[in-house]
Amino acid sequence: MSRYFKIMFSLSEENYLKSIFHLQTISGKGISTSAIAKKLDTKPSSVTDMIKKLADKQVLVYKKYQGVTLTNLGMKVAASIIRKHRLWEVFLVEKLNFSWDEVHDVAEQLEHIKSPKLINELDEFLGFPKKDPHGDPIPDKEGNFQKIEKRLLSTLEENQYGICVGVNDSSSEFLKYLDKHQISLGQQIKVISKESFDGSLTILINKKEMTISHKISNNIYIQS
Amino acid sequence: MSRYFKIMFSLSEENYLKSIFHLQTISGKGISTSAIAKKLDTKPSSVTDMIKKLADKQVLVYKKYQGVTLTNLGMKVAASIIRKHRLWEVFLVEKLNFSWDEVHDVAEQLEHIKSPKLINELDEFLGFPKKDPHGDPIPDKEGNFQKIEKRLLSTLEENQYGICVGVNDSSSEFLKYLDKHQISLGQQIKVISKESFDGSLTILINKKEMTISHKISNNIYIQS
DNA sequence: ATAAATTTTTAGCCTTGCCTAAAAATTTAT
DNA sequence: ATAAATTTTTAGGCAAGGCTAAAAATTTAT
Repeated sequence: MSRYFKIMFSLSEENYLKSIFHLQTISGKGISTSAIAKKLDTKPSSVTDMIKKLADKQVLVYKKYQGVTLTNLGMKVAASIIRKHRLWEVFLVEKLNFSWDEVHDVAEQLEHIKSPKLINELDEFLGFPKKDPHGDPIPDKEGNFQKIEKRLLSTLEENQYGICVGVNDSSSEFLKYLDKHQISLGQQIKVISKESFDGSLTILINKKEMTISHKISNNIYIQS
Repeated sequence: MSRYFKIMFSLSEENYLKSIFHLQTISGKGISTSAIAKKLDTKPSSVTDMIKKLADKQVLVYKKYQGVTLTNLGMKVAASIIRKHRLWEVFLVEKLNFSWDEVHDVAEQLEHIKSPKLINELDEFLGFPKKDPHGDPIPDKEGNFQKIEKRLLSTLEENQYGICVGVNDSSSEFLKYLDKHQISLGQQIKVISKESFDGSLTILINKKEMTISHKISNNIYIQS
């Protein structure tokens, strides 16, 4: 008789994993204590505590003062929570007449319900959807995400535009540069003109025009 | 601008209210600390603590050493949790291919999701069902239960039978009598014969025959 | 009616997950 | 290179919701 012990995570632990996962998909490297605290609207000291617990549970790697990185296990757990969240969003919108802006809070609750059968049956009931109502991909049972078609800003041509969805280089200098120029995730960027000589771009962002070098545009991911 | 503050209850508080409600519908009067502890699989001392908190929140009346009784507010809150539990059970069975014995644990989780829109839309989506998969009535939005057709055992005729679902007199003597004779909720009772002179019944219960007085049979509720 | 048994409450402690304040480490600026 | 500023960690506490052991009240039995 074989027994399979699934590690259980508390509601709070699940929320940490989900947030860290999201932060990690955006900025490549180790996620800082304060970034997590900000995302979860809590204090850095609380984050330090929880991080230690999660490191003990093997879902992330933690080295003092150096931020955290999810392990493969941690990514799987996070993906399964995101899968549940997004499937419930589809259910709410398609079956229960919710509009896209009403689903989030309820899905935040539903994503923590523990029952593999429930979520797999729901998936089938909904016809195995691949995207949630906001267009975000729904991971499969194994935690694999459909590729998100993100491109480098540098590949855009004049008059094309996209939404800033991530960065390639996440060094503090680069991020500081972005901060200083008020470039942040989720913003729309339109290419006004492209200088073929050095690849620099003049873009419209935040209703203001600015010119950025190829080195910069080659480190920002956008999505159409 | 009028604001409506809905009192919030923790998961634990909700479980207490639900259990007390169930105990109360079975045995008329004040519910003992130990009965609640047994139902919730916890310790009487923990129950005492929680009871005080719930009394502060006006959902039950508590007098030391005398058990508790839900207030109208408490009954409403409990009914709304039971409504959610039973609607989710219907959903699981009718839409997600769950069988009646698989639904309970999942519904126990789903019943705590907080969103009035969610539950009312679900109700509509399911076609406003009146009973859950086990035949138990689903309370309406206002917390009103459909009448359960329970009758006194004394109203049964020879060869009729029913399931014991409650007691009228819940004095300790009477309950002790029931215990001594191994009569408990959920058992099937068949009337073998009825003595018209004094109304006493000979019944088959637990595969054994026994004779009970009219006073006894007039205090036991059965359901067909 | 009193003693014995049971039930309920109190008191004190534990874990989870959060907090504040202070200390330590790291990063930035001069 | 050092000082200043920032970030992270530690230390100590708090509330919720449990637990155990002991005290108090109630019920049952003699």
